[in-house]
Amino acid sequence: MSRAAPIRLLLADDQALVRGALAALLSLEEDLTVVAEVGRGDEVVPEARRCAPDVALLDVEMPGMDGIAATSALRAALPTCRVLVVTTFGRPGYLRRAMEAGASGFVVKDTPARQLADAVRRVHAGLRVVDPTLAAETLATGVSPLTERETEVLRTARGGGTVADLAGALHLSEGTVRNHLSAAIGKTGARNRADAIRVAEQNGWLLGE
Amino acid sequence: MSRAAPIRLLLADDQALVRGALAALLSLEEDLTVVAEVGRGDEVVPEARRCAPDVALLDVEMPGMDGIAATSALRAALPTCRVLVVTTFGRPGYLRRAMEAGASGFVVKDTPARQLADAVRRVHAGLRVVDPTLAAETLATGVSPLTERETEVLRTARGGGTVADLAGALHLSEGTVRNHLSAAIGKTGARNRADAIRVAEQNGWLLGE
DNA sequence: CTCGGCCCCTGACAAATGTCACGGCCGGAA
DNA sequence: TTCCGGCCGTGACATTTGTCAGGGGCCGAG
Repeated sequence: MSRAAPIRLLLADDQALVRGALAALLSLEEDLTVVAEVGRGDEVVPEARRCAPDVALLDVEMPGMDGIAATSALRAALPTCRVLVVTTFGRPGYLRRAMEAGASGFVVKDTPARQLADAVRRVHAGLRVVDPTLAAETLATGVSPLTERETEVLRTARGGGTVADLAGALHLSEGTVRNHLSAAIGKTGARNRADAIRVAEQNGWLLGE
Repeated sequence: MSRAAPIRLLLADDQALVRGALAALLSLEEDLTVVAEVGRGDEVVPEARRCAPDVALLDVEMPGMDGIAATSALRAALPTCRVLVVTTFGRPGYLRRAMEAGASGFVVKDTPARQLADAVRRVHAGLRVVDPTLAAETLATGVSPLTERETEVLRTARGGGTVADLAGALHLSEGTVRNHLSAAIGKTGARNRADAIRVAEQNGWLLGE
């Protein structure tokens, strides 16, 4: 059985050190081989085209393009390549978006190291791998209650400007910005703008640049 | 030369996956051996007492006790054990505080994986290891301009409560809280409370629980 | 078509936030 | 000693935020 061709892996993580460490960890397994490493989301597809990996391990937080978008792009470009999302934050929205984008598995960096190789094998075998705790939380949290505009305003408000700044940046009236913010605050159950941003961020509702 | 006793390492990082991956990476080196792994800052000293490592790799962001405090505690308990701080964020204040606490090296997780083993060896040999770019930035940023009370207020304000909440939690008058916040906003060059918190956090001025 | 939801805008009001000038306290310099 | 400067604390004041009640336009479902 160890005669079978090894599973070819692509690693994407913006932190070079953990990327290399993951490569070392996975290379210990006889049936796995790391054929490519990238540090940016927008390098995933080009590199995958060159190396034809069987499974891609993608981080969510990456410069250039986030891991969810990279998942979509990769699934479109190389449908036979499975995606396993490996991320720091177990945000409910991340899991949902990842699965919708076509990921086969979702693992947080809190999980024991020994389980990673198994997760890769399962994904390669066509199974789905999901942390059950996180899955439950995702179901409980539900999809984002925020409307498109509201998320956009909230996303822009992250930078920490005044209402006038936001209005200028978004080409809206100040009153409108206030309204959107107020709606977002209400929907998130927050009491502040800052609070609302935190809640939305924790739930993964502010993705997409 | 490979006959010499290997360097004994302790790893502390709250993310089990990267902890295990780092262990795998470092174990590839003949002259290094990982003798202990912990996931919380307050487990560092007890575990180090048991295993007597030569070098400890500590993350800054950890539950229980942050890596800086763990550095102090470890240096006090086992003066012969060197500390190499390995962290996600290259915040200027982190580096300063780490060195003041007695760390021998400071590495961000962006650095190439191959350099880590060398950093460990240098630290073990009694040398200091510091990212030169980050060192320059640290010098430029200088120490925190915030007064003790101001940092305390800002730290409490992170939770995202109203002024009254802060006043209650800190046993201060509302006006006083506002004043400290205003001063902090001025000193950080921010325009908002939220902005000030971000700036202070990015510079590592809000450490210590 | 009509209804409902979302989006955009307006204006006014209450509440929270940020600014300021002030006084007390303490430690070091003159 | 007195003076000065930094830090802390306080209250009054202007500004910014958040809320609410509107109104109009657009689009898709029923």
